[in-house]
Amino acid sequence: MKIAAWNVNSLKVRLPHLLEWLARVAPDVVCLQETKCEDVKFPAAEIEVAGFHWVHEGQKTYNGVAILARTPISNVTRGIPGFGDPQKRLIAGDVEGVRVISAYVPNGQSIGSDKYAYKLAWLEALRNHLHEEVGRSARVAVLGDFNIAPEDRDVHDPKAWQGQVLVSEKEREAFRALLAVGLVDSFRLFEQPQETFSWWDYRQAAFRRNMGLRIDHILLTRELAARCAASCVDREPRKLERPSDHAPVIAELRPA
DNA sequence: ATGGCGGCTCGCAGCCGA
Repeated sequence: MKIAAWNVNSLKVRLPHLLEWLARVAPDVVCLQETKCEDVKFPAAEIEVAGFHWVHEGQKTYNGVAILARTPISNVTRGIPGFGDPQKRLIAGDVEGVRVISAYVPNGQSIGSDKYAYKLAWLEALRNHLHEEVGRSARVAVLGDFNIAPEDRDVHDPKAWQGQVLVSEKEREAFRALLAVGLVDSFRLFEQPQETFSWWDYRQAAFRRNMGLRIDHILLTRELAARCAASCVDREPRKLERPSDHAPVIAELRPA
């Protein structure tokens, strides 16, 4: 089973890239972030013709998360239970015995801002929720845009980024706390090329110069990690005209 | 130090992202 996460930065604008990518890569499950559209505007027909079931937790202008899957998606939940949040950042469902969670962690804007406090509160609520999910199932996959570069090697220029949002110690602590409920970063199960990133700023020709961060992740419970055969970033869509600023991340799971 | 790019909106400038 090939599973993936992609922050598309507007599903409407990126639909041609997404459809082309689905056909080329042939994933079984795709978690989307920043769809930026209401549920009624979700491109259902195009996604279904491409061969996917889907669930969407949408919102106008900001946020919005979805799951696409080759097989039906059941037991769908929206948002973090008990965490009243008007921002649409989480959706979960069961796909072929795997609890799949599509997450869009808040950006945090700047250290010390209200949005930073919201990010940390959101991550704390997510941790508590994932603790429950992992308690219920040994097969949980959390995929999405975490807006955290876990280590300095996930940052093109750690000195320039030091103390900034996305790399701050409190955010990294919060990321490690997610792992501590019983999850592993699938990317680090394998030898990886140096300077592998998943996001590059639109400005300063950052992609061409590989000035990026690795902030999109696929977290797996131990049982799924044992089945993981590969984990990578697919840079190809970032090279296209009018790309998302994020590239998809992919993990391959062997059959149970 | 700032803004740079791109997407969005009851747009024509400002907000937000990362």
